[in-house]
Amino acid sequence: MRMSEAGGTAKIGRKRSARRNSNSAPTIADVARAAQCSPMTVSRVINGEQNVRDNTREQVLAAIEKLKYVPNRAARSLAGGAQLRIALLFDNPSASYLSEFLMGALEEASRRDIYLVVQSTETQPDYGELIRRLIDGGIGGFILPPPLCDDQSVLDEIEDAGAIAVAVGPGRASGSHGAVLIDEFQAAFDMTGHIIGLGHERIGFIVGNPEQVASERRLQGYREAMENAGLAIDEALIAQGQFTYRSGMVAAERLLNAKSPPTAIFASNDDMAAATVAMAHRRHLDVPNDITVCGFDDTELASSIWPELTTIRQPIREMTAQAVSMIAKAYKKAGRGKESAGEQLTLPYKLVRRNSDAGPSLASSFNKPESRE
Amino acid sequence: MRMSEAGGTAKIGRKRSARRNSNSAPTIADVARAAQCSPMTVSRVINGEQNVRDNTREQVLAAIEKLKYVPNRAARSLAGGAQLRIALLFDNPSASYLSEFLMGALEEASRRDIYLVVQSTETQPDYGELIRRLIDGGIGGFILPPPLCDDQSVLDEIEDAGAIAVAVGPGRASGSHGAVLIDEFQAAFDMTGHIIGLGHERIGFIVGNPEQVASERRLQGYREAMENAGLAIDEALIAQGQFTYRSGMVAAERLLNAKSPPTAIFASNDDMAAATVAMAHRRHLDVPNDITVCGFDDTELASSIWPELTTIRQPIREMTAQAVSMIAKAYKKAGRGKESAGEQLTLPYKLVRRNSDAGPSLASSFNKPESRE
DNA sequence: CGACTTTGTGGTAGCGCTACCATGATGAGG
DNA sequence: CCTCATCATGGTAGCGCTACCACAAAGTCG
Repeated sequence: MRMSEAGGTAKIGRKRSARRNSNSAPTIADVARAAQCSPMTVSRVINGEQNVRDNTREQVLAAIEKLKYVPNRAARSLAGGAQLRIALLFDNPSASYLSEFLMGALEEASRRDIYLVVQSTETQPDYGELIRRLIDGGIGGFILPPPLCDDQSVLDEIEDAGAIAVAVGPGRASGSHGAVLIDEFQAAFDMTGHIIGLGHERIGFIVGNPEQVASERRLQGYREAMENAGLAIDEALIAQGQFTYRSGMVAAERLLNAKSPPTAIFASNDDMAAATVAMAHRRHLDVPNDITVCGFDDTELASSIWPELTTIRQPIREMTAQAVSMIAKAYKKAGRGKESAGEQLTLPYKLVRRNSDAGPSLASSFNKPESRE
Repeated sequence: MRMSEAGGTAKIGRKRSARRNSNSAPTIADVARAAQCSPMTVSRVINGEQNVRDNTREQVLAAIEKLKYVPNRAARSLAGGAQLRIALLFDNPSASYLSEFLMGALEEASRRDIYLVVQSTETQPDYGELIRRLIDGGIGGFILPPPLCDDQSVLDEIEDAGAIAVAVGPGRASGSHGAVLIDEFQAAFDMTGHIIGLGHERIGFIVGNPEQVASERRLQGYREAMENAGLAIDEALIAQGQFTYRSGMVAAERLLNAKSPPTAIFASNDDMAAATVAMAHRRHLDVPNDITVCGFDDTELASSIWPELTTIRQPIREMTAQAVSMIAKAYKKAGRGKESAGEQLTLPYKLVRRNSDAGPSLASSFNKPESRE
């Protein structure tokens, strides 16, 4: 069917063993035949169900291996029931964050054969209206990245309309909706601790967009780590940002202009950290030898610039993928009449050390770090 | 009513009752009923077949509109025939480029219900082996981003093995395989012309990775535009880069150190342009007032930094999506015995003007006091 | 030790759609 | 007029898989 009927190329070893099923990809029936059981049993093995004798299971697995069987997603989701459609609503996140985000969602949606609608709220500022229209259009679930994930009214709107909402990366879990997050507080705490461990004492902090709860949590982590280490917090070393590169430049400038400037700056995300590095360079400060700069999120930007940023790796892709899974599961349950519980999932973060941090230079531990390269 | 026979299975009963969530997407049968025709006719309309009376067609379309019917992809591809699997092979492209790339592919693959395998060659430097293994595993087509798209041996390997290869963004079209590209030469020509139009005469250029044919094409575009404008090309203003941020810094530094430095720098991609901006800032050069910096590709990095880069928008996502489509089409044709021709598709690029360019400052170009917008 | 549950397995019926063939209606040509 | 292509449409049979039920076999218990 898919190859010319003349000499078969080496595409897939065509097997005539089957009846008319001749040469296409092996099906569950082929596996069943090879394993001498029914297709149902094969299906059970594939789906990891319990009620299969170990002996049988092994035979099936061997057959799968031998035939290089791969389940047909299309058939799976067709048989599995109604097709789920999920909307990914985003408002105005940083570009690099968004792309990571989309990748995770797209990948998982593709894997599960879920139709993913990506919607910006920019064109439609009336969230309620937008959400209703989407639900009418058959959307069964919503994924909300920051900052939307912190907007309780949006969450409520969705649940009231009978759809499923999952917040990804909100400041903290709350309410009945699902959420996938990391421990923002602890992560910021750890990073600050790491910087302190390097020997820094005057550590600046750039706060993120105040609309997002995560910003506050990160700030708290910083504060607590400082206090924990017995370090005074100089409020002049805390600058407000917006999570954008531009705001990072402004904030970094302010910090660098302080009477007694910091020897390290911890920015609440990578965009602002990158801006801080740029601003430091502008002043002929070497990163990391004159000043340490750390970020948060580990978006691709962190490793596109130089020096590459030490940052907190937030598993954005995995988080989004999990969000898709959660919606899929909740949706199935809802079909059986069970009320979804609003699961919360906290994923691990990781401090990724790269080249933008170092111990404080002797020169700069004095107050006036006049630098040269 | 649908499924009105007595003793409908419990499944359907459940499904109908589970309708609390505005579930139960309309099917082709629902549309057929509304349009008073058979499902087959609806199918024909959806697939744009010819043999349908206009009258009927309109009725069907109206019904689709009314019911907000959306075809079920899973069912479609199940009924349609064998499932296609495509591998996206990448070697070592810039991170921002890759993510754009993936988005396009993932999106289109998801739309067409194609299974997409993303494979890095890093772990498996023997391409031939890798390709053969993938094909044995049922992969029917390959998408190749730079720099793999310029590697003729990889292309040949794939075609010899009987699979379909599509190069995305190669320097130039060649051979029998499919390709999706933009006119690299013309784009670089245009950008250089744009910079010249701003009044610049000493224009630096940062060349991309010499392994990629596109690098050379861009350089040619620059050269020709310069000559075309009667501007001398100072070889000291052409620096070699590698498409990485780091290499961009080194190249920019060299350019800025020239005895007679440029008033504008055109970097062969956004990563290197961003590095150039950073390097300029380091020297207290204002962008764009002291120096103009332009990039190429319009990856997200171009608009995450400040000032946002004037660059060439290469429709990477669309290009990749087209690549997926091309493979899907070729695959179908191959099934019918026709040999695929190796289509070439050239997509339009666009010069995106943002904030990193301006006319030369008076100080640095004493020759020509030109317009300043 | 028979009436129960609990397992492991097989059978069957579709999921929503399209390929393919069959049909009835039209018109063209003998 | 009747035969034969040529439409426009309908009917039917799956695509590969899973949900659900049936049913033996193997416990479990009073």
